Amino acid sequence: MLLPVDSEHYLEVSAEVMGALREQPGATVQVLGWDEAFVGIATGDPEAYARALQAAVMARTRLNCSVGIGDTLVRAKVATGFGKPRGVFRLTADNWLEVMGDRRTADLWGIGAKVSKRLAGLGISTVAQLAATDPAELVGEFGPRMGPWYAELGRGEGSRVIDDTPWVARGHSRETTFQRDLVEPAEIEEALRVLVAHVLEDVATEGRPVVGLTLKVRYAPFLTKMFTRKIPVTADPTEVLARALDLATRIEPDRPVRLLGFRAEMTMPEGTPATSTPPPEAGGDGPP
DNA sequence: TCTGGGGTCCTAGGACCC
DNA sequence: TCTGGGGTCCTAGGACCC
Repeated sequence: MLLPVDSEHYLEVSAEVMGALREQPGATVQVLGWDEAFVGIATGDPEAYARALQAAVMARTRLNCSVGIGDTLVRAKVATGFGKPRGVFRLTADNWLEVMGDRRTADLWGIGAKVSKRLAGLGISTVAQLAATDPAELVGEFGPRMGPWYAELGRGEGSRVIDDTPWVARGHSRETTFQRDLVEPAEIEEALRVLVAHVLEDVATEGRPVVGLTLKVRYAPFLTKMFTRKIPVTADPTEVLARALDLATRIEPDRPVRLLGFRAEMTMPEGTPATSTPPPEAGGDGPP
C-alpha cells in the first residue's frame, strides 16, 4: 500500500521532536534530518540520560525513538542502529572492535556499496581489517582526504564535537521523473521553466543570490548527464531563467528525456566557513 | 531494488596564468 | 619558440546519506 507524502506534517512533528531534545538539561542538539539528531552531553550515566530523552520525545509526540551512545559521532551514530527499536546502545573505544570488528565495512556510516567493494579489492573486508590499515595506504586508492578518513572510520574515531549552529543550505534543487518521456523541445522547455520556478521560490525564502546552476538530464534508458555552470552573482529570477534555458541548449535533441533536474547554488552568508576543514562527517546531512 | 527526491562533499582533468 | 613547474578555477562525475 502506498501513502502520499505529507512533508508539512513531518516537518512539524520533526520540530516537536527536536524541541523536546533541546529542552533536556545541558543538551547541545545537532539536527541530522527529519528524524535524527546528535545530542551532546557530558554525564556519568548516559543510559539514564538516554531514557530521559526517549521519555521526553514520547511525552511530547507519542513517538518512540532509539538512542545510540558514543564517545565519537561515528560511534554514537552506529550505536543507534543497535538500539533499534526503541532501545539504547552504547558504543565506545572499549567495545568498538568487539561489536564492529567482524562486520563488513559497508556497515559503517559513510562507506557504501561502491567503496566497500574497492576496499575488498585491497584485501580489506571487515571493520577490524580497516581499523588496522595504515591511513597512508589508502591515499593512492581514495585520495588524500577520503583515504585517511575511511581508516579513521574503521577505528570508530573522528569528531566528538556537536555543532548546533543552524543549517544553511548551499543550494536548492528540484527534479522530476516524467511518467512519459519528453521528446518535444517545447515540452522540455516548459518542464524546465516549472522546475526553475520552484527552485527560485525556495531560493527566494533564503534571500541569498544565485552563483551557480546545474542542469540534470536523464535520457531514455538511464543515462544521466549534468551540466553545471558558474554564473555572475544575481538575485534576478529572469536572469537565472535565461541562464538555465541557455544551459538547456546542451540537451541532445531527438533524445527522449526521462528526468529533468535543476539546482541553484547560492552565496553563503558572511561568517560561514567557505569550506569545511574537518573531514566529511558523511555526505549530506540533510536539512532539518 | 531496472531505478524518488533533496542534499553534501571529494576527485580528476583541463584551462589559464605566472 | 620550446620547455617546465606550480597554483587556482571550473566542470563532469562519483559516492554517500536521509
